[in-house]
Amino acid sequence: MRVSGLFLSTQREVPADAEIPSHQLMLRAGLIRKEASGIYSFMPLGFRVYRKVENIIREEMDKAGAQELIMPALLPAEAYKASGRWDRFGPEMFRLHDRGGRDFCLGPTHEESFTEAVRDNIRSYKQLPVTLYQIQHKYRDEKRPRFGVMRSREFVMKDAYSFDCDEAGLDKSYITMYDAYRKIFDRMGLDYTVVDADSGAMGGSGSQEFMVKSDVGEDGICYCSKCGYAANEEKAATCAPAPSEEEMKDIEKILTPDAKTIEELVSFLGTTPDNFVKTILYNADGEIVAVMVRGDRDINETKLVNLLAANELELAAFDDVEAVTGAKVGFAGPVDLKKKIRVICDIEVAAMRNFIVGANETDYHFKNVNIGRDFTPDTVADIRSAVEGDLCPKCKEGTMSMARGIEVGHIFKLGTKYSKALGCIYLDKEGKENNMIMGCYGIGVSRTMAAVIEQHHDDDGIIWPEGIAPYQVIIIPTKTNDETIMNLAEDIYSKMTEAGIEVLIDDRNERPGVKFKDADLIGIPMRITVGRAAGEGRVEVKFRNSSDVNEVEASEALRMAGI
RNA sequence: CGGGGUGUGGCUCAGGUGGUAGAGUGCUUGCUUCGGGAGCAAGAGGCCGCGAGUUCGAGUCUCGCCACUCCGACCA
Repeated sequence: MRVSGLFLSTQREVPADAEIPSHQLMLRAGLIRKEASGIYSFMPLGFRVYRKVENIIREEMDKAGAQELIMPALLPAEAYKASGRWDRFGPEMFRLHDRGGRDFCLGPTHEESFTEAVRDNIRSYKQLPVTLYQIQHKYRDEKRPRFGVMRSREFVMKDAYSFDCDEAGLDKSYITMYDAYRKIFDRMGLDYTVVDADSGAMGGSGSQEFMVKSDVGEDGICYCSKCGYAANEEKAATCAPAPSEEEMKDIEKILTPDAKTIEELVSFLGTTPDNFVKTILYNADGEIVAVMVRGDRDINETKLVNLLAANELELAAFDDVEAVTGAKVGFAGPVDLKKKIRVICDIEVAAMRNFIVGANETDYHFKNVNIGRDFTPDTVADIRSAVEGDLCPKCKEGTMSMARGIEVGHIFKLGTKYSKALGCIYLDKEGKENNMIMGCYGIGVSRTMAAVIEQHHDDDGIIWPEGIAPYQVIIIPTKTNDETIMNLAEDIYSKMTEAGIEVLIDDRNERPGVKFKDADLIGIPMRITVGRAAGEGRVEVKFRNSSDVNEVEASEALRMAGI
């Protein structure tokens, strides 16, 4: 392709509404174009990268035995109503009507469609297992689209679904997908971590996320460098510490006027936050529960939702807090609650002695409170968020570190949630009906592109890994009015084109500096400059990921490009 | 959903106290240049987000709306 004819416009200035490097560079390099918040077009150069990513995924999925098909993006409501997700999705789903007033949506994910397709076409255990996938646009009306294609409302996703006879079959399908995912992300040159993820209200026996390490990632990762355990921070377990050996002291009510927060109490009492236990009241599907964690800890709401099996969880309203405790907000505690409610206590608190809690009386706290003597929790469980420095819950030796990550893939053991809801059954050897056991596996295609750029760029622009670069080589003749230069450049160009190499020739009548800047910005891996030494048949070769420049014979440059 | 910010040529932005718009960059043309975004000169390009209102007169003031964006909350 000749750059003079390429539909591309690069920008020198950083676009005002882009915050992170990948978003800025995708706009500056002319890969994408914003149509509306969270909605982007892919321009020719960007679309080439997009297709490379797609093809790597396609190749590895096919090798893993998955079969590609394509579902409509415009979907009738029936299956979503049957699975319960028509309501559960809420405003995040784009909804519309046809002229007859029937409900439709733009598919936010396709469990229902795949389950129905398999239900209607497979009857026997002999036809299982099967894994199907598609690469297709998804629609989610995100509350807050962000960072260009990183979190957008229309995005491209590869979604796969496996159907097995039993759990053992699911495990096998799951591992096959896990292995395929590793190959996919390896081929794209990504530095990533596989973490345990929350399986959420969907239940199921397991879920893992593929996280690309990046400071701009929206997810937190906890990992142990000793044993390799890694988990999403919302999932990461914490250890129960050894019980305190301290002698129990007598409980004491203390006046703490206006000290509603831990900070205020700490400065008032001149002690440290880890001597406190805070009691937070939640409303879980209408039930008020008390949740206790150490004063310097945060409650992990994901763990709490799972523990309570709640559909909706939110902080209790102030009125509810006052009704339950008989005191103003800020003085809640587990001792002598006015209204008996469930008390859930973190495992760390269960090991403490002589701690400070609210007294359920405005302006008062209790000190030297002890479990068993002063109150008894209904449940003791791991409900706090893990933090940097925690003991590893797996090896119990290493300490946990924290990092940020971009979730580019998610694999999930679904079990029978959808097969039950939609009647996806098969007949086993005995002729008995069983629900199929499902798994689902997603990769964000457009998000992966952005993640690659986050990990592969410098001040001058993108540094595409070879496997997904839009073109492998760019030839830069420094002067377009110099016959010697142009003849040699054109000669290399035609040889490479014939050899099937994806090559650009920057034949624009621009100064060399402009061409170098653009080549760096769009990130072409190999650059061949044809200039001063063209008379001797020599050219300069430079790779985008290195600062070395080598002058070589033109034939050598061809060889280096793989001819 | 709560709180903040911003809407002015393609892009980045400037436009005290009201008087119908500027710069840089990009684009076109010419000349001089030509190895890391050249210089000079001449051009083209703007319902100043939309709608009301105040005013003789609104990019500027008032009200409403919309869009974009940031922080938080939320998120299979």
